[in-house]
Amino acid sequence: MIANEIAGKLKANEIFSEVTAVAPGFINICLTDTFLSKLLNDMYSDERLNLPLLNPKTIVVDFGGPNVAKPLHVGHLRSAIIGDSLCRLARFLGYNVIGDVHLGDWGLQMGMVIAEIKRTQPNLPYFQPDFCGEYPNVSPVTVDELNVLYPTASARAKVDEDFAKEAAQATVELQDRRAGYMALWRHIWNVSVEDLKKNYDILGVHFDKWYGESDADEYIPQVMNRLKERNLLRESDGAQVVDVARDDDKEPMPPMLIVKSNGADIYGTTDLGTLIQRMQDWNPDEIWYVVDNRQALHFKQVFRCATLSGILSDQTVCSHIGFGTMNGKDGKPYKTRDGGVMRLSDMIETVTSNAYSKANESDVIDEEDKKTAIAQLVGVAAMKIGDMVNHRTKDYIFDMERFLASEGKTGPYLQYTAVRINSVLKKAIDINANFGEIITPATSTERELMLSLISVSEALLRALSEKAPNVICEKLFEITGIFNRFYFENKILTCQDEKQRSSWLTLLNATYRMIQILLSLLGVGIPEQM
RNA sequence: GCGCCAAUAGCUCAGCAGGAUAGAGCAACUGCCUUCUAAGCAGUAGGCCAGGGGUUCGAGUCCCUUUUGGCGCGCCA
Repeated sequence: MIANEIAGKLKANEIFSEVTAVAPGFINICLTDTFLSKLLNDMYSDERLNLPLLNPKTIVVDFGGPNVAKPLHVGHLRSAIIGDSLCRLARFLGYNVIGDVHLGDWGLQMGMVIAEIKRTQPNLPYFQPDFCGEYPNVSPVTVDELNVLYPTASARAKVDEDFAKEAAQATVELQDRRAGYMALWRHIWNVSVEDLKKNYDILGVHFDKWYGESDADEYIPQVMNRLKERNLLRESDGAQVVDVARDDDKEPMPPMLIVKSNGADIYGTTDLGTLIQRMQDWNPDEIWYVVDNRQALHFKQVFRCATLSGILSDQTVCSHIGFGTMNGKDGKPYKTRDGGVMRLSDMIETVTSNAYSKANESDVIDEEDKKTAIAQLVGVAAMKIGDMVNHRTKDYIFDMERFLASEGKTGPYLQYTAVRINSVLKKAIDINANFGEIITPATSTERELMLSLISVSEALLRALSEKAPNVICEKLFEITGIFNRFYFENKILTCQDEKQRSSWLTLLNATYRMIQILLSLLGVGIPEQM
């Protein structure tokens, strides 16, 4: 048996205490305690805890995808936190990452809002075709007004055909850069983006670029040229389309719509324009589109069209990183009590105020402003871990109570473990305790903890290759679970054996730093106290 | 209609390229605070991996099929 032969050779290596070959061809390897503690000491002395650093690559991550003029709702949560986590992971592992929010700021929704403002405030200069003075530099609408404008307009368009036409026409004229509409659009954009930034800040979600569909507009002529050069455009029902189907397609592959029959661009067109901009400015190795699963077909079309037209080179790989729907406890898409779409800000508010109640029960936290800060950290962690503990491609059920619980696979559990470790470390520093060399594990739990820590690298590489933050979550729960047992079994600070205590303190420090790094990759912070 | 995705413990979910006795957490039951934060820990019980075929030395994992559910299929994004 080959396994026997290999096992025989491995036995000679002194880092293994035991190597046995088992049918039908497994080789069981045990690391010696000495080697294991050496690994831990090496890890401790390295700033990155010996976690891998890959050859640099440039990656554009397209995530967030909020719409200007439409309030952020719960449907935007997953793209934001999963995309943000993937950015953090890729960056940590050495990639050059450009996170782009890709605002929806150039489509029909803008026309709708413009048409609605025109309807309610027709005398504004933005609507006077022959106006040649200075447009006002104060926005005619506030965020709150904006937040109701779109729903109103959208509802109106469904029942009022004339209004729908006007909205469509306004979209075309905006895309033709009619001066008044551009000025109004800029106001809407500023007001809206300021509000978006506020919300993303609360979530701790960061974007490097605040580009949008409107920034792709200037590249549309290039898109059209490429398509024309390669003779890909075809007229169909008054619209311009590109056939992207292949003979071996099993699924239906409708032609991709490029120009609508009324002359307006559509999201596929702006996606192609955006791609030209990204290729030109950054020439990335990969582009990740962190967008809902339901747009799978759309991205297949865009990627195919981009390849056919030569917009995308062979060196750049585009992938759609799809994710499932966030559902309510009934298994249906999350709704408010009255059946409406829940605002993201309302959800964050609800979760953090619940987190506050829990912080209020704690007998450790004394000051009021501390409670608020902790509630913020814990609430966001609850939402993020509640989401990312699930594999991204699957739908999941949003259950605030479960996500906020301190037991179970939750954000608060992870944070609490970190807080406990930190508390011991702080006390150790207070009494001037020595942080010494990590010696061989004293118990099987301690050994397990060490093994768990050295296997983090593998988990990170897997999380990256699958673009799956849940792999990081799983690793965190493994480490914290083992640690909590270790913590219960051993009294660290009162340990009389000086060598043992200083070794444990170092191990605790390494464990804390590892948890801190892993949580940071998920965009989760650690409170001072809990 | 065509297609895509899913189905694992009462509930919520992991399960990597096919590999050893299918793992967590919650809920249930039994215990553990005069000692570093009990927002914690330990234990018990709970599975025909939706059904049926196939490929393989070996299948939760691959293929076919049935059922159930979710989603998509050109002028929204």
